[in-house]
Amino acid sequence: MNSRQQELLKEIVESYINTVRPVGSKTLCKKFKLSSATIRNEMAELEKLGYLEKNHVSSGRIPSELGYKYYVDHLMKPKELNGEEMLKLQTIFHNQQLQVSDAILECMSIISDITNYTSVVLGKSSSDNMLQQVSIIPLDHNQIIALVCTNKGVVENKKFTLPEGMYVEEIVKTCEIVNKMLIGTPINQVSERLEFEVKPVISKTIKQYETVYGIFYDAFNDFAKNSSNVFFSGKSNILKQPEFDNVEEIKKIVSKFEDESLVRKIEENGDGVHVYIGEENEFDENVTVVKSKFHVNGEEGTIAIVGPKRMEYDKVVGLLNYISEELNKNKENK
Amino acid sequence: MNSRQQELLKEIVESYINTVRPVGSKTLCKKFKLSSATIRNEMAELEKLGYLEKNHVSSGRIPSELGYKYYVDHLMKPKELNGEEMLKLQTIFHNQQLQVSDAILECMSIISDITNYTSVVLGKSSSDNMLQQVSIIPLDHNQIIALVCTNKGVVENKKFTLPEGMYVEEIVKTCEIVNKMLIGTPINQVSERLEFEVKPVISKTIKQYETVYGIFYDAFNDFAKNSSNVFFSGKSNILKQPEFDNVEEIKKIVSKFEDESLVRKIEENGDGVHVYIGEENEFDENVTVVKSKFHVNGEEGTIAIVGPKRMEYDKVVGLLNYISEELNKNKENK
DNA sequence: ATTAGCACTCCTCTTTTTTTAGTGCTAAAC
DNA sequence: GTTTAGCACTAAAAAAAGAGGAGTGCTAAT
Repeated sequence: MNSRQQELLKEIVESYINTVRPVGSKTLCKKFKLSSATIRNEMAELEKLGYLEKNHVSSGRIPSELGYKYYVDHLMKPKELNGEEMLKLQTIFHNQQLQVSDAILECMSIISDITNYTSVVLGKSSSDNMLQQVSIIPLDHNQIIALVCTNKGVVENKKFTLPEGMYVEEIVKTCEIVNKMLIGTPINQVSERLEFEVKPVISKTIKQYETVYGIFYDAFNDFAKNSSNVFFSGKSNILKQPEFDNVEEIKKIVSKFEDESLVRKIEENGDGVHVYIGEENEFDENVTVVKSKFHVNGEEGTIAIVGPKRMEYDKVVGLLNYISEELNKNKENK
Repeated sequence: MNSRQQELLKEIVESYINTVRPVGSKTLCKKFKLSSATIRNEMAELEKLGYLEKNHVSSGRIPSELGYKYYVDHLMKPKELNGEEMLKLQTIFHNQQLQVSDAILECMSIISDITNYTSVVLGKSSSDNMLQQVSIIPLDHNQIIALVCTNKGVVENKKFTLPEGMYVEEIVKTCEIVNKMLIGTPINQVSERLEFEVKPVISKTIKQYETVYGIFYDAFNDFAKNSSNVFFSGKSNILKQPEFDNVEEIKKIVSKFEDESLVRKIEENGDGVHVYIGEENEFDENVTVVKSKFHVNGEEGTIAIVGPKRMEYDKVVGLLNYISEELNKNKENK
């Protein structure tokens, strides 16, 4: 691809991103000071190379996925944030009061506001968490709270009402045993070890050990369920995009956002900000997902932006670059 | 309205609910053994009374909101659940392991499965909760968890990383003071009393009292934010309804479900199961909301079903009747 | 009170026509 | 050997025209 073709491709991609209209040769004449015929020849060439597509024989060109990809990798320059956007984000990052998880949630809402796309945050799934501590907090004569914490800093609580004749002491004693035996166990194996290692032990010393066992079992089970946290902001933003203009398409995408196991596939493994266009992402072939892993102060996960393939890549990549840098910078402070 | 008109209205409503087609006079001939002309006269009368509507001069009739309302109030009989549905729900209610809140969530998912509408649960907002207890659980040398509990049984936790040179003892001491002074305070007034009553006290005995104050302030603040919980199940079910067949309508309803302050308006105040048709509900004029308050073992809120105005009222009301009775029955047990 | 009959209306579906924005190709011009 | 003007050709989108049908309201007869 020669440099004129590159400039042409850049212009076509950007024009299509802005106008959502297939780009014809005439539109490009003025900008390039060439006749439409010349442009047409170059466009035909770019199509042969796979960077452009036509809807039908006499329509203008739209970028192919390859075209977008080339644009992202070689032609665009991530945009700097403007002052207002920067300020909003700084306010979050410099607020020492905010816990990391809250800061991330605030970020999401700003992302979806300034991009008008949907942002998604995936908390790390439970399998990497190891049990750090279980605590039992008595509330009143027959209510207790079980508090489960992991080494990654995730905490969950669950309230239990004790049956008649059951004493808190029994539970506290069991709690100590559980802590002694299970600390460091990956959270998804805790239930198993609880049954096969702890249960035999407490069966000798605890009177109503079946019930007590049930309480701990429930607490851990609940943890496993809740720690698969997925957050959204601006879920309906994607529907504002003009490409989602038919009922079936909209229903499809809305249902996909409802399907947690599918959304989980957005999780990123590599480092840095990555762009997955159309077929490249596992979520939906009509969208682009831009994502970045974050890990701050024990908590980790993926922050992603989901928008149309016709996405303002320069803006989105610039924004996510900035955010993930800031998140890592603050790693120690918080 | 005479009894023939009532029967006619019932038939029209039910036919429209099932077929989504405006009902013409011919359709009703066979069932009523009357000529189409007679039916037409009666229908004209029902329209004059406001129970029926026409899309245009030569279309069949569809029920007006008033028509639906009359149907719900006077003509329909709530349907009994069938064996399978009953069984599914019983399994939940008889599972003593389940916490109330979990049981309700399970219910929602069953509701949206068997009705194909959307179900919504609103937890009671914090204003009715009073502080019952704050606990501080040390995790390691510089991390603690603050646990806030209310008399309504709501519990939240928040993790803090202590700055250098701050001792857990200081926080525990403050915690005791907070407990002594603030227990019983409505949760939305806690922050205020913390500032004006507790802060002056601890400023004398606690070294870094500003930071300590900040921790408690954050914990309570977080509580206020999180206790406004809203849950959905089958959010996209409503899109399956054939009335949502145009892009604008779909986008509108999807955005509305995103707007928490709007969804909160679904909250029910009265007792029993209520039906709000179209303009009657504050959520959206094109849907019906059927709701019921629940309060079980300290936790309370609203459980609602959102569907098209052309809703299977007999099924939905029957279902929600059953569920809210069961929830109240189990009030003491859990 | 009920019904048959008829004129009329408006929607829906299909077909036809027109307009438009673009292409590819050829041959001339620079 | 690029570049450009010119022209035939396409497919879509928009507008217009027509056919059919479902249903109504009204009148007059049963």
